[in-house]
Amino acid sequence: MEELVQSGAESLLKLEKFLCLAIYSTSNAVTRAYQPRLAALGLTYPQYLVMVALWEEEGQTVKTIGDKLSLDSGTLSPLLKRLESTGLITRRRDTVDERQVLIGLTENGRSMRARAEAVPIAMSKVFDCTLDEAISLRSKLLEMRDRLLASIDAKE
Amino acid sequence: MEELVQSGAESLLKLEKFLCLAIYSTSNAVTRAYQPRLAALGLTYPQYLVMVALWEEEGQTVKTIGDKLSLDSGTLSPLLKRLESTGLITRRRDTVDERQVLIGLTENGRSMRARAEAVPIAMSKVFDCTLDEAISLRSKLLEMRDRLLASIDAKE
DNA sequence: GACTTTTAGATTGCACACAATTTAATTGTG
DNA sequence: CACAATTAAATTGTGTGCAATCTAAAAGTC
Repeated sequence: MEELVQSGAESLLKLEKFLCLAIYSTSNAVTRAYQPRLAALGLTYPQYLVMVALWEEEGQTVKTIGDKLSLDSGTLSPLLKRLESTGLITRRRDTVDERQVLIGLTENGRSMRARAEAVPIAMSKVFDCTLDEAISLRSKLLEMRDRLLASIDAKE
Repeated sequence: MEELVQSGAESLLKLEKFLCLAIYSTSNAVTRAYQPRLAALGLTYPQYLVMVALWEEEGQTVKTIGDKLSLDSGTLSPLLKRLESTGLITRRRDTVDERQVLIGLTENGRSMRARAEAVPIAMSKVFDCTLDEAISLRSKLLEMRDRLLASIDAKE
């Protein structure tokens, strides 16, 4: 790492530009690629991620969902209100800890899961990589993400 | 790839969730990690990417910049207007092809480059990976991005 | 047990992203 | 050369992301 810093600003500029731009533009492309299939369900991409989290486990708090998706309440609060207003989820205060809001699924939200199964099946053909490749790429990205998040937290 | 489809919807749901969520949350983390350093320059992360593109070559069209960053005019037009209003760039119609708008740098925009050199130097410490790792990860992501973009274009 | 600190969530303000549409200029075709 | 098709930007509308702030509840401290 230190050697990289020594190798000069010019090559560093390239390095970081390449990698951060690759992450940025790939992420945008993922969202766009999902969009037509999710629009058929009436979901946006982040809304879909929230629904997947809830299909795995109902009754999670906003905080728990936010930790899983790395999103804060500034993003999740309005998103969850939209999902509530479209009748897919429920929001209720935890009676034990009244700071928390528990997110549940409505019958509509629960039954959407079956239709949503088609999305990852179709998308896997677009991603077009083996399970090993996907797992390897995923772990490299998550390692990097956690380093980035740690550096943000360290600044406070 | 075909084997993955055969392996059942359950494992596919995991696969795609893991990979697309990793890309999504890492991309958001990258933006957040850059933010404090870019705020010192008065730039957002996408604005910084545009400036980097212009420091490499002045006088590009909106389309050219959009191709490099995978962004369309819906995103770039207002972003470029903000950079113009803060006095970093210039926008003028191409006299040869009047559909095009050529983006140039002001003296302020040009001189910002020196101060911006510190950003990738600082960020490389946060990314904390070797040049080889970065190049490998980058190429895997760009391959995937291009497959995703191709699948979107194929639908039209 | 009063008081400080921390935590969960909501709100506000700003800047993206992008689908869809519009306008204007250029290119392609007969 | 007329005229349809394509292309480059801008615009509109919706939904994020996130910093900063606010409110309220719970946890820690003495």
